[in-house]
Amino acid sequence: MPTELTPLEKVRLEKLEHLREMGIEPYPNRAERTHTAEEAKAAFLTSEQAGEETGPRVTVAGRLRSMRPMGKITFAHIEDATERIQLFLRANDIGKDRLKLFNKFFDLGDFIQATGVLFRTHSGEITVRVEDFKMLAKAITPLPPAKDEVVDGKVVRHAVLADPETRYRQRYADLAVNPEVREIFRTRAKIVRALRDFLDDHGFLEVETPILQPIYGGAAARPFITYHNQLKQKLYLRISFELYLKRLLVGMYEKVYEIGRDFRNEGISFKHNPEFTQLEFYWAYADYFKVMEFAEEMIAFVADRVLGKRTLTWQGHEIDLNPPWRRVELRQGLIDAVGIDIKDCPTAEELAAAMKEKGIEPKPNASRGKLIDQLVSDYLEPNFIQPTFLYNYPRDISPLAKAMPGDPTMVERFEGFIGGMELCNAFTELNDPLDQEARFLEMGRTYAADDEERHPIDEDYLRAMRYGMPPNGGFGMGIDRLTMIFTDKRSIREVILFPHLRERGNAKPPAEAGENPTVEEKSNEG
RNA sequence: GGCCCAUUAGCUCAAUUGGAAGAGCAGGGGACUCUUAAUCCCUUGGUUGCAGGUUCGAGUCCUGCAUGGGUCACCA
Repeated sequence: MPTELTPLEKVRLEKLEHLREMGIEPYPNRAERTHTAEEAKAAFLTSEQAGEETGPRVTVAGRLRSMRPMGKITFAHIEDATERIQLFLRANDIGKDRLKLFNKFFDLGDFIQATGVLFRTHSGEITVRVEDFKMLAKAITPLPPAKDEVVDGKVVRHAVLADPETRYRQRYADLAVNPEVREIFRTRAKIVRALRDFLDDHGFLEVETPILQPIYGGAAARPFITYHNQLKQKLYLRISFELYLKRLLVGMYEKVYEIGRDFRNEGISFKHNPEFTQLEFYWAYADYFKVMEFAEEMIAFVADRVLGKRTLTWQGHEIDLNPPWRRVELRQGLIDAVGIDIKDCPTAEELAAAMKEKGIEPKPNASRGKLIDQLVSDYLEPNFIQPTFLYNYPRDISPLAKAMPGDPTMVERFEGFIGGMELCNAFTELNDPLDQEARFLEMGRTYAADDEERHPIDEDYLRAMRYGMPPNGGFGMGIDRLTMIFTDKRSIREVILFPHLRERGNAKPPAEAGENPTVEEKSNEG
């Protein structure tokens, strides 16, 4: 059970035992903090401005981040969630033995508290003249040393935990030494808060729908599969909230949204994590153009709240989030970008031929919709650096969207892009139960040859729709990707606290959890 | 899953064409009463990701594996 300790850890463990022998508890139950570092400094400034002779007496607590012992005095910094504050320990004040105890048995990374009167050092730094100090929690494993130097008012980090694998696997250590990483997740929380406020203010009701679903749907992805023992029933982790949220429109709610986790058993990349956070909303009596305007207003609102402005820099690009965003009609976009009018190519064969004529290799065995998707991915999306809505999509890759009047091959759907990355997806929702059933059957035929991708038909969803579903517009957006845009990160792992990595030292998966499991193989009986 | 790159001390990184594995920080010992990358002296620490191979000799070249990063595929 005990793990192998490094020599550095053994040294600290010995120090911990020494403390115990001296009657000092290295993990006491209580701390007596009166001020955060930030509050302490503010209190000092207040008393200084009032002309008081001595500064306020405070007890601060935090992690020991630097120590500079100089014989009979020691300077140190502790850091809490607000900021760092300097401690000044002097043999004259606390006695030689206490100072020696501090120098010898307290280490970088330990949580401690210190009590004393605030003053300014000769160099002007607000500092605690320590009268008493206490160990709050001894650190056994040393944090990677992160020394900061202040050069011309700028903080220069000299050694830093930079290895991405260690940073993701031990996010706690990453957060502990890299304050800018802590900031990312504060920003993320602000984004989510702003989205909620915006939707709440517009009369939307926040709801929670099942994560464990008997039938998965609403997107095209392979699911994670699990099993309920008592019900003796397979369950799927949702790949989308869509079909449940739209059931609620049948139930007479007009505006609903959910922010939560989706799970997709697909490849992992710089913009894909197996579980990711999604916002979806559904809005009765709205269509996709109304949703489009609402969406760009929503993002602008988030920018106002989170950044205080509507422009930002992402990977060197100046992004302007001010509405209205650029709008590109898909058919016209492809005419302009590749010189193919998809209207002239009503079948997959004709479109593939047109692509070959332009020197583009069409994906083998792809449907017309997939070929259009290929063209969009390769020739349109990468250029959508500024916020752009691409609208009017092919029907056969959009089985839940309503067809365009006058063109049964196309649907009223748009996607939003920033930085060349798909951010959101929306449509005028299909509410015709007979059409919906036909689409489901069509999808079933399309994938009949490939069991893996075939989705089970959600009969209950069709029943709900037969009760009558108001016309509505729906919208889905990846919160992780939005956070990437707002924090100027290129990898989704930078905005997820604990991203999924392959398990260490367990390279061989259990036999029953092999690649591409079928439902039958994957269920965990018992 | 394919291809490319990486893996050296706790952390960040060196190591000429194949020729004795190093530095800074952290750690240990010592000095030092206003330091802040404190400074100064001394010092511990390595099966170079793992397993093979080529060679008189491998951190360096070859093969396989592992993990990560990138990219492609996949992701209506």
